[in-house]
Amino acid sequence: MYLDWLLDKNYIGFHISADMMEIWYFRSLKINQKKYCMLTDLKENFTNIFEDALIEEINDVGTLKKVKEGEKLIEIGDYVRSMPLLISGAIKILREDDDGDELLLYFLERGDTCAMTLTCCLGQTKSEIRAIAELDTTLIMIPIQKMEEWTGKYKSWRNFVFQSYHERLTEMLETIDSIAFYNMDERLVKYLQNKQKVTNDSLINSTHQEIAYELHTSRVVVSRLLKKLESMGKIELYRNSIKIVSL
Amino acid sequence: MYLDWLLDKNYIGFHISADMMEIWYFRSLKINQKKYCMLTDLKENFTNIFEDALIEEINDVGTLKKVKEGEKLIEIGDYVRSMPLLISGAIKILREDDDGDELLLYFLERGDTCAMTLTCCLGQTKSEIRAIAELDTTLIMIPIQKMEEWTGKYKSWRNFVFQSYHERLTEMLETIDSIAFYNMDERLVKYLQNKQKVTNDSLINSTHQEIAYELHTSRVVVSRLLKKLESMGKIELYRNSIKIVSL
DNA sequence: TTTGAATTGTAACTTTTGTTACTGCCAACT
DNA sequence: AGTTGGCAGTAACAAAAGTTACAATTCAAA
Repeated sequence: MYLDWLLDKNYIGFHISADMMEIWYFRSLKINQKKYCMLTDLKENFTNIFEDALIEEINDVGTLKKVKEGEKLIEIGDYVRSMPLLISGAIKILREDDDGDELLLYFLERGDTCAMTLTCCLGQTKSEIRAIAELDTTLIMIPIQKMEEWTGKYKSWRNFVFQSYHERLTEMLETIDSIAFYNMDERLVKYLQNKQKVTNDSLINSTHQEIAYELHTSRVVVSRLLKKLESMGKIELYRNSIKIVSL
Repeated sequence: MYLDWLLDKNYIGFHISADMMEIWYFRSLKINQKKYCMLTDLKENFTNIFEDALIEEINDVGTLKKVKEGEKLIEIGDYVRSMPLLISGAIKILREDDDGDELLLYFLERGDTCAMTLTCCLGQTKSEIRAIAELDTTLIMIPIQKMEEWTGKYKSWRNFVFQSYHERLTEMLETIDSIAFYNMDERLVKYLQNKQKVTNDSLINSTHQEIAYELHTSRVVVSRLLKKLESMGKIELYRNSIKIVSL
């Protein structure tokens, strides 16, 4: 900024000091790096999904956001003003009951977007869910005005949005299946498998209490069932972590 | 058709018999009546939702469909080729488990459409759910090709589709809340309240077995809990029906 | 080193839900 | 009238899940 202003005003011309050159160099590098990053990220994750013109637009108006594992992205009751495109990492979506206890609904992964956010943006309603980073996560945030615009303009955007809705509805159905049709032992196994898949790690770093929260049950129940799985040789139990052997 | 052909070929001119006049009269009446029906239905239910041009288009390409209570509209695994707009009545959406037992997900009512159908149409995937008419129901069926077209063309259509998705996601969340956070007695009360609202009748014509199916539990459990509700003076039990007193 | 908090294991018990079995009742049909 | 099948009531029991309580272990902070 300051450098632009200096150049603009011709306060500096070719009489640039070594220091200045270095600043300048680093600045342009940073800009190029940023542009470069976002575009490649976009192309890597969304080519074949978005047409090039749309990728350009996203690159122009989208802002990069990095969140650390455990960081909260959306709280229940929040008004959401921008829509996330997931570049890397994972986000868990949670529902809360009257007592403040939670239930894990599903994970969002690379290439996904939050369908609940979509509807919240459009309908101007409060969020019904909580979103927390499951891993260190990189997102591109898109202002909601663009959403409206692109929905009319780009067929690929419409397809993406509809596809997202479909995937989310499907995942909600799977969640309902789990809760309604399966016992806690089976739900726990599904949970562990899911966690392994999302983190891409057969060592799960969670306490029994944390698992109990996400499955909306009690710690004692989880400990009990995990012990049973261990005695069957399917997992190994450690303090603060669980090693999946074969599920 | 035949009359048109006759007129077209000039086989008949002004020399129309009284019989013919009557046929003609009734025919035009029927056409007008049909046009009248669909358009008013559309205007009654979807004005303020769809712009006039869209309502005209729906009127042109949509076909009226009437289904009787209990009739199956969609079976799990079906490919769905057209999208329903609900004019009157109600449709229940069910999920099935591995044993073939069911779970009621939610009801569709006047002005609703089936979000699952939307995604099935677009994604060319099989239906994940079963749809059965809860009441005698009137629908307008829209061919899926139009869906694509209208999504690009009409903003009101897009909003409607997004709105539908939002409502369905919200209802799925409520279903999840019920199953995950509440006991069977509370779920039963919610079920009865819901049924009363949808049918607009405080007399519910269901057997305990039917209720058990939709709540994915056993008949004995339902009988037990209903008896408890009766002893609390909240309902009255009859053969094949339940009278809601105050829930 | 001590303290204390967090984590896990386990027993004992309660509540909720599911299952089996048997009964009586009603309505339709022969 | 007698038979039959579907529906509802209830008891007795089993299984699943939730609760309470307490002990043992680990780990980091004081």
